[in-house]
Amino acid sequence: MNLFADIRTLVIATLETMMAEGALPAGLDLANVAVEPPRDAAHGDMATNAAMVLAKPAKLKPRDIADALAQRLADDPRIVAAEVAGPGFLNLRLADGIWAGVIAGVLGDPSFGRSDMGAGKRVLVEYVSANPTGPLHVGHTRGAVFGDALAALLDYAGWDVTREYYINDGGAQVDVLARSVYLRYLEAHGQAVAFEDGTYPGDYLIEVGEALKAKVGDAYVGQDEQVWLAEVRDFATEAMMDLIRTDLASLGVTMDSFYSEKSLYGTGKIEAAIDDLHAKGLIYEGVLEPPKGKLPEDWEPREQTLFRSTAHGDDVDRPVKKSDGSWTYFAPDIAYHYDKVQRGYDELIDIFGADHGGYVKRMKAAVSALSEGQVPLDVKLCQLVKLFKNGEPFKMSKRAGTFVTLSDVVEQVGPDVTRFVMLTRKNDAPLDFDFDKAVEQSKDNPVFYVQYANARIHSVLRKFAEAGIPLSDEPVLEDAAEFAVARKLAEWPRLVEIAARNHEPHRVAFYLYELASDFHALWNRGNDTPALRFLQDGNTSASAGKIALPRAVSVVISAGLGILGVTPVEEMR
RNA sequence: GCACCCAUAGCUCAGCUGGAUAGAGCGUCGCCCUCCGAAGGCGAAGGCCUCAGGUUCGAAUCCUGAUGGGUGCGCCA
Repeated sequence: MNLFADIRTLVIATLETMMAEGALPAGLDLANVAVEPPRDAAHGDMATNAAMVLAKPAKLKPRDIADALAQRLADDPRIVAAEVAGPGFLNLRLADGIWAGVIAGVLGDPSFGRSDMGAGKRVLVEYVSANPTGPLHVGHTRGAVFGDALAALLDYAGWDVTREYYINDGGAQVDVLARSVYLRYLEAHGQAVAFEDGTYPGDYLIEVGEALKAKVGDAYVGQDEQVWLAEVRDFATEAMMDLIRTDLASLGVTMDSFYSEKSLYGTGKIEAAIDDLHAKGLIYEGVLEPPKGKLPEDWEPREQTLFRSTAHGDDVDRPVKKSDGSWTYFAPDIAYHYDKVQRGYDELIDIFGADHGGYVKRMKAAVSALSEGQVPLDVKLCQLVKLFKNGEPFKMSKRAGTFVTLSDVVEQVGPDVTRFVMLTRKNDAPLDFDFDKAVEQSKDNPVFYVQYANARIHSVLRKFAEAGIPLSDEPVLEDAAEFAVARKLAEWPRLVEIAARNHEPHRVAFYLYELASDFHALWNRGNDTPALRFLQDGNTSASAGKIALPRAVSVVISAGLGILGVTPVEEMR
């Protein structure tokens, strides 16, 4: 049930009738006809731009179309007024009964708000994908929350979603990890060790070194790197992935699959992907132009194997092999995305940190080439998170081993608050995360404000239960504040589709705040006007009519928080 | 030098595949409340949507250019 879609259907059908009857020229494209909430509630409940969109192709004046359309729409029982306004807007006012119907619809249909716009298309959302070299930090946390919420949103809107984590376990950084663990291993054997540049000094590796000792004893002590490197690398990577899985679980993030970069090496998968590009004439040997401006100090022209990414929208061609003939990091990424395409996904979404922005075009070029333009790739970049506590900014530095981790954040404010706050900005805007404000119980804190609305509703419901008042799905609406809430509820299915289409889960968080705000306003009216309270002392039937609206609010808040991965609370503590 | 992202109220930010008089919170100012339906309420002021062009019936939104900020730019991932 989507009221806006219903009314749009009515408008479209009416326009088609007008075309059939000759009131409008036949064959007009109605795709751009929209039915939206008006910016100003005084304009009515809904507005359509039909007359303005059609004026030019129909070669008629907007107001003439609007007048004719208004007359016909007014025949529909749902519409009590249709007024032409401004340059040709048609403002529609709906019958009061419509809004009661919305409430009844929410209560009667647990899937209210779900959409089939995804039409079951298979989409792969890749997120987090942090190097398996240490615990997740706040930056990863934002990516994890964003990706998880986006995945849930797309699921809610009718896509078949797979959540995947790409393990960068094939590059040089896992060798560094192995050497760092080896140092901790020696340390566990009582040796004094020094962590030089290019190793990870973080404490989290101490127990990994001890675990390694427990496993292999002193077998690697004093041994050459070639003896132990491969084994220690596997051991350490596994330990780090356990750590990362634990971190993700503490946030409530569960992946459907983990995809190993290493599995691409020595299995012919990289070769197969590059061969595919080669067959398309997109691989060649060549020398890249040096970047303009600031030149790398050791720049010298070298012949490399290049991917002609410029044929698919990139700015320069990109190397897939280093000058020594080994693969660049780009090659396994191509192979990984080739694999995604071959697994049959209809759409791909990658979620990166903003520092990977320069990587987007070549990745899109690769997917475009590999799928012959059939599979869209959307790359969402998550901007930096700045942490604050007591007004003091927190710094993070992975190299120094003093970064603020995901578990630091989750332990302090909990997974629900972490997740909600991470979604109170759109992904491409930087986010300030203030520990103190995040847990503050006041209306200035959006997390609290939304949760509190739900808690208030459940508080009343508990009183209903105590008083033995039966619930009814038939609401009685009378006050403007009640209609405002009902209108906001009616927007929910539309909001879901807008958010899903744009891959912007933050819109859900903002919507929930607005819904909570309208609800609190109604609640406050109950302070001055007891007749607007949900629980009407001694009047069971009136109470039953009043409680339907807040129950519907709770349904939508719970659904919305569910998409964000936040647990709706039933009481504040 | 080039690419990408960003620029909206004093501050932090929303703003719908282009729509009407651009919104919210904080802060400021005014009024009310001190009743556990508690963790305040109501209202007001506050804007050249960075700037200049363009497309359009209509632009914060799309295009071009400029300015300011962020990120990145072969042999790190």
